[in-house]
Amino acid sequence: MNLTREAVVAQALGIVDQYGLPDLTMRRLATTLGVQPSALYWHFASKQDLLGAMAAVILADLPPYSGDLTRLTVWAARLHALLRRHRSGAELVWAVETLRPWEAGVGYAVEQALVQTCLAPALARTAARGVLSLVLAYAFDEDQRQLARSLGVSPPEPAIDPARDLDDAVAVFVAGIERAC
Amino acid sequence: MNLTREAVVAQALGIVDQYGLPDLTMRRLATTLGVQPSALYWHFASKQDLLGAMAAVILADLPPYSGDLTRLTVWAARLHALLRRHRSGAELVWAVETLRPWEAGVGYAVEQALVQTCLAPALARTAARGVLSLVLAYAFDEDQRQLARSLGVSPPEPAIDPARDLDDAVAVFVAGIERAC
DNA sequence: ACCTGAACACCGTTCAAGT
DNA sequence: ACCTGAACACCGTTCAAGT
Repeated sequence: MNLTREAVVAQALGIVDQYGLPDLTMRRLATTLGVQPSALYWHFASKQDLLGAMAAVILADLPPYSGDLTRLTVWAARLHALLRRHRSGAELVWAVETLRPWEAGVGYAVEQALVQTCLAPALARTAARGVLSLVLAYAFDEDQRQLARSLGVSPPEPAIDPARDLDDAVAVFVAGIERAC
Repeated sequence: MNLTREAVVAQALGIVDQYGLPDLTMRRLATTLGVQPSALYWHFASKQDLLGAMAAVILADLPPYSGDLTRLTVWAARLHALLRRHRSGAELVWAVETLRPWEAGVGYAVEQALVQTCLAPALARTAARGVLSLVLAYAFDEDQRQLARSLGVSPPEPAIDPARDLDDAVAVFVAGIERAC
């Protein structure tokens, strides 16, 4: 007893990793914690609040962006790896980013750093938004495929390495930025 | 009476456009059609089946891809416009694309056309997947923001043109492909 | 402060039965 | 063939009441 926010979030991430985000319900979460569903609402204002806390945990290990354009591809790979550490990581983080103003999100620091180097402000924003979108999209796509697979409705998969696919796409995108640099 | 699949899909898209995808429930849909919820299950095997049919309608006006690399940006803009014609268009289409093998999806035709021109097969796939991801990500992001706005939990928005943002990102990406061409 | 118990207003889906 | 009626097994959330 004496639930803490951290313990609840950890348990919620465990359920998501095992069964997927659609199976994360307040009632099920409460049951696995040995508590009534309403008990969760003392610690979290709503399910959205809980999902937000989960997203924050996922992003906790993201190092602050620093460096020039060449560091962009490793930053993208790092974020992608963080999102993929938990199932539906992209969906959780994406939802929270939408609720935040751009200046408080993960992409803004990238934009700022790129302005510091060689990029015009408009291009820096396009670069930051574009790379962030690619990372989120690839991670989200993989999450959806994994969910479909676990439900047995998956299409025949080409045996590929998703992280490599993203790297290729980001490399192309960064090359496009260099051309305009 | 005498419901048809087309009429149900049209009504469902109407509800989504007015109230958003989270408010599209089988029960609510049935009520607006003057019918019992169970009646829908004679025409659709499941809610997923209905959502798939909605996605097909959204994609119905997408012209087949043709031409070289320079046509890629207009194709992306066209797809983006189609997705944005209905609320949650990106989410609906994305889900259906995940269930389909890549060869049956919208991106495969793009890949094939690009191979026909100047691109190496691996680069053509990266290009097609990358541009499709950018379009889906930008449209999905806008949908989520619109939903947050309608729920009154939106962050302060920078007054920008989303379609222009996507065009910029796609232009950068295409420039990156040209460099490797 | 922290949780229980019970309720409210919902969901998707199934299936026998009607017409 | 097409739909109703009724049920099953769930949801998120609220709130008085307990400790």
